[in-house]
Amino acid sequence: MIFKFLIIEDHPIVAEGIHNLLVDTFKDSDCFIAASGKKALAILNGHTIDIIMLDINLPDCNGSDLCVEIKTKFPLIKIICLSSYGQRSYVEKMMNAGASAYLHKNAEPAEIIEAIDTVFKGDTYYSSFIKDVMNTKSDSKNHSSLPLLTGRETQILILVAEGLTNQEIADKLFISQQTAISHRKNLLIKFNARNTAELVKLALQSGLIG
Amino acid sequence: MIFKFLIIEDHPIVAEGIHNLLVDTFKDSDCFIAASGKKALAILNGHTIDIIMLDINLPDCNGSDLCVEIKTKFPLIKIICLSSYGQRSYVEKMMNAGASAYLHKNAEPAEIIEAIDTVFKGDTYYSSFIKDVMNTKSDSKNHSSLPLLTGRETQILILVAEGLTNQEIADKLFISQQTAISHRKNLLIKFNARNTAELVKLALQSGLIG
DNA sequence: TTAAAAATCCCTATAAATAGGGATGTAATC
DNA sequence: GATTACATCCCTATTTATAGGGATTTTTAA
Repeated sequence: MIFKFLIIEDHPIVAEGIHNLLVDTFKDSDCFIAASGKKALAILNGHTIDIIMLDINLPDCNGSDLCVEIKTKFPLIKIICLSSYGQRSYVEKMMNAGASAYLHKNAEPAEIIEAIDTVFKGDTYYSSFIKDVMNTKSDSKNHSSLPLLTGRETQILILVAEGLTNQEIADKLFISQQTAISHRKNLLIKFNARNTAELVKLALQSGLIG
Repeated sequence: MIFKFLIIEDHPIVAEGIHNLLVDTFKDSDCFIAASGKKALAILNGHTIDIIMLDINLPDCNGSDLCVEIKTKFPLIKIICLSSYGQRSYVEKMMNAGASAYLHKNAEPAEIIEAIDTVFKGDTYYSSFIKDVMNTKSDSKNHSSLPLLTGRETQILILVAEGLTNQEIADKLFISQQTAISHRKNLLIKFNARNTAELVKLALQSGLIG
């Protein structure tokens, strides 16, 4: 099989590892490497790419946004996500953004090849590690099912994580302290958190805030 | 130059990338790969190794402890650390543990080769990214200089992030509530955080807790 | 062995968060 | 026109965290 690959990955060593694996396995394939989202888009505009290996943690952009952008402009390209993070929320976010596979970075080479074959056929693929994560029954404490926040709640959550008190949040948003307290109560309920500490942890771990 | 390398790295792709770089650059060198600290020690007991490329985030053990153990048993081996984390505290911990170089995982291949040449001569080496971090004046908010926590503090920080109150932490660790409060005060000071929310955020963002 | 560092404990107060209620206006959706 | 979601606001009371001190013992390292 001959493909045109694009590896979007800012770690040269990792890019090199994937590159070698791809050219060793799929002889005569082309394999481009981009260290940033910007460079990736430049390459995509100049070359016809079949499959993208996308590191979702890039320095210059957000993985899911880049994924959406690529799939909008080049809907035929298959995108395989590579990530150090295996949280369900990340996986869901990327798959919703149009990715065809999600691999954990500790995946074996054989899994990567299998993923490529699978997405080429039009199917989706998850590495075994990720499948384990996805199959874990959601209980309130494992961050697998994320609460849906309103705009205001997200706003307040960010300020809470920055260490602002209810009064400070109120002043900043020109609302009363009572309102800030109410939103915070709702956040605790939605996340099923015992207190602010757990709330911030869950919010960060789930990727709902940076 | 011919070396005997040992790559201690649990991500096959990364290990593969380093492996290729090493055997391409140092022809006829031997290059072993161990995916865990345990396997690494097994290889070290059976082979004479010159240089170790050590990923400090291993599944089965702590990077600095492994480093100390290796340097104790095999003092002649040069250890080059590879890490995704560039925080000053990590770097200092590893260098104190006997490492000869500290490279960030986004280091260019040329830097890795330079590091090998340098440690072979008996000198220490830091990748440019790390040098920037080390030269950055520590200001409390930029995470480049992370507080160095004691074991007990880390333990308490984890429990705080899980939403436990001082009393609950005290009960869990069989200490008085006052002690838990004291540790927490010190955590706030070390992180320069205004309150628990910011503390948890900074701790998670810096990777000091998961 | 001696000095630091870490872990332990205590005090007084104040500030802030949490728990449990409930209420109102507005905008969008059906 | 009714319903629903959202954002806003208020009350009382309790629990927890924080700020400012300080002190003792055990461990570790020089």
